[in-house]
Amino acid sequence: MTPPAKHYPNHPPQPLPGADEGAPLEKRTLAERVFHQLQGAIVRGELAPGSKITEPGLATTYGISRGPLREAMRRLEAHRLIERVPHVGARVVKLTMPELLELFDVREALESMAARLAAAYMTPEEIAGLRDVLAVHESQSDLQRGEAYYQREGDLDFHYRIVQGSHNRMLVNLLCDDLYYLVRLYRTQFSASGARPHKAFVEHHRIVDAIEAGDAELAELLMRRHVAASRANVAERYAATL
Amino acid sequence: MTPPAKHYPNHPPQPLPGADEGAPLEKRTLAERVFHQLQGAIVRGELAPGSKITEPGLATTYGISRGPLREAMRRLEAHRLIERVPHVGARVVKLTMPELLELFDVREALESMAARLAAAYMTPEEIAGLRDVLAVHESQSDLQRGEAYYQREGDLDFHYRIVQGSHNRMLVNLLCDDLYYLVRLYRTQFSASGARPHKAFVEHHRIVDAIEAGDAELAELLMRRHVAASRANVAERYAATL
DNA sequence: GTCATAAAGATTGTCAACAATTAAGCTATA
DNA sequence: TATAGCTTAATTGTTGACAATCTTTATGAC
Repeated sequence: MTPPAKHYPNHPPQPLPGADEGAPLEKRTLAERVFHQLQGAIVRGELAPGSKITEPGLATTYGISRGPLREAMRRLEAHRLIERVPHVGARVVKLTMPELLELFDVREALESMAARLAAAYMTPEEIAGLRDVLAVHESQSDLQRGEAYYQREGDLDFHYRIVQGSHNRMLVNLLCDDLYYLVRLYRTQFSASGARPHKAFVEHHRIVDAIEAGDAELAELLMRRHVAASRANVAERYAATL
Repeated sequence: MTPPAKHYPNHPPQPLPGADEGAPLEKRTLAERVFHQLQGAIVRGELAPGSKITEPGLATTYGISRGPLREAMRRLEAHRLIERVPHVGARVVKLTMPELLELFDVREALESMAARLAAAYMTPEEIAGLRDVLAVHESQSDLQRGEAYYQREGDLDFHYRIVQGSHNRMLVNLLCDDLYYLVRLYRTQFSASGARPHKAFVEHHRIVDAIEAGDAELAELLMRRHVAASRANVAERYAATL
C-alpha cells in the first residue's frame, strides 16, 4: 500500500507539467529540452503569435545545431503550436476566434467524457487533491487577486486533475499534451481575464460533488454545461466587439 | 457557385486520405513521403506491431538519409504509431485491449460531438455523399463480401465523412489524422472482422436520417450509442477469450 | 510610373561524418 | 555453473557542409 499523497494547499505556481516529464532534465536530449523551452515560450507569449521563426535564428539563440531544432519544431507542429509550410518556413500559430470556438467544442466533448470516467474511477486521494485545488482557488478569490496567475492556472489545474482522474491515458494525452497548451496559448493571445469567476467557481464545486458521489451521468452533464458556458461567455464577449 | 460534386457509388478502394494531402506527391519533401509510406506500412500491418525499427535499416530500405527519416519518425511518434525511448530506439506501437477500449471512449466523445455538429452544418452535397457510401456498403453487404476490404474501410469512410461534415477543423484533425489511423491499426493487429454488420448498418442509416432531418440531439445520441455498442462488442468478444 | 524579369540573398531540405550512449557478448572469478 | 565486470559492436544524438527552393531586390521595358 502506498503512503497517502501529500497535498500542498498553497503550493507555488508550478508550470502544469505535461505527461512526459520524469527525466532529470540534464539527461534529456537537446531536442527534448529545446522543445519544452519553445513550447513554454510560445504559450507564455514570448514568441509573438503569427511571427515567423527561422531555424538559424533559433539555433543560435538556443546554442544548438539545426538538427535537434528541426525535430523540436516537428513536435511543435504536431502539437499545433506552430504551422509549417514546406520550403517557406514556420510561424507561431495564431488562433482565430472561430478556431477557438472549435477548440471549446472539442473540450466539451472530451472533458465531459473525462468527468464521467472520473466519477467512476477517481481515487479518494485524487478527489482530495481536487478539493485542495478548489481551496486554493477559493482563498485567492477571497483575496480578490482573481485576474492574476492563480486564477488562470488554477482553473486549468482543476480541469487537468479531472482528466487525469479519468485514468484514460489516451484522453490524458489528448487533453494535457495537446489541447491544454492551446488553451493557455489562447489566454495569452486574447489576454483573456478569468471571466465569470464566481459562476465557474460554483460549477467547479458541483462537479467535484458529483464525482465524489460517483454520479457519472451528473458529472458528465455538469462538465458539459461548464465548458459550454465558458464557450458561450467567450463567444458573447467576442460578438460584443463587432 | 461551384458545380455539384460528383459521386461514385462504386468508386475503387481509395486509401482514405488524411487532411493534408493536396501536393502532387513529387513535390513533397522526402520526410513527408517516407512518413506516409511508413504510416501506411504500419497501418497495413507490414511492419509487425512491437517490432523494433532501426534508423539505418529504414534509411537504406527507403533509400534516403537519416535526417529526413528521423523527422518522419518524429511525426509517427506524435501520431502515436511508434513509441520511442531516447538512446534506445523505436518500436511499432502494439495496442493492448485496455488501450483499445480507451480509444473507443475517446471516439464516443468526439464522434457524438461530430454527429451533433454535422446535423447542424452538413451541406446537402455532403449528405448525398454519405448516402452514396451507405449504398456501396449495402450492395456489398448483399453480395456477402462482408468480411473483405470494403466492409472495414467502408465503415471508416462513413465515420470519416460525418467528421468532415462537422466543419470543425480541430475535430477533423484529431479524428482523421490521429485516431482513425489507430483504429485501422487495431483492425489489422486484432484481425477484427467487421463484426455485427447488420446492426451497425441499420444504425448508420438512422444516424444519416437524423443528420438529414437536422436533429442534432438525436444524431449525437445515436452516434454515441453506435460507438458504445461497437465498444461493447469488442469488449465482450475479448472477455470471451479469457 | 508600373509591371515583368532576372539576379542576389537567405532559408529550408538533404546528406555524410563524428560523438555519446546503450545493448550484447565475452572473459574471469567465486 | 553462475555472476560480475569489462570489451566490443551497433545504434542513436549531434554537428557542419552542400544542394534546392523561395523571397526579395534591383533592373529594364512598356
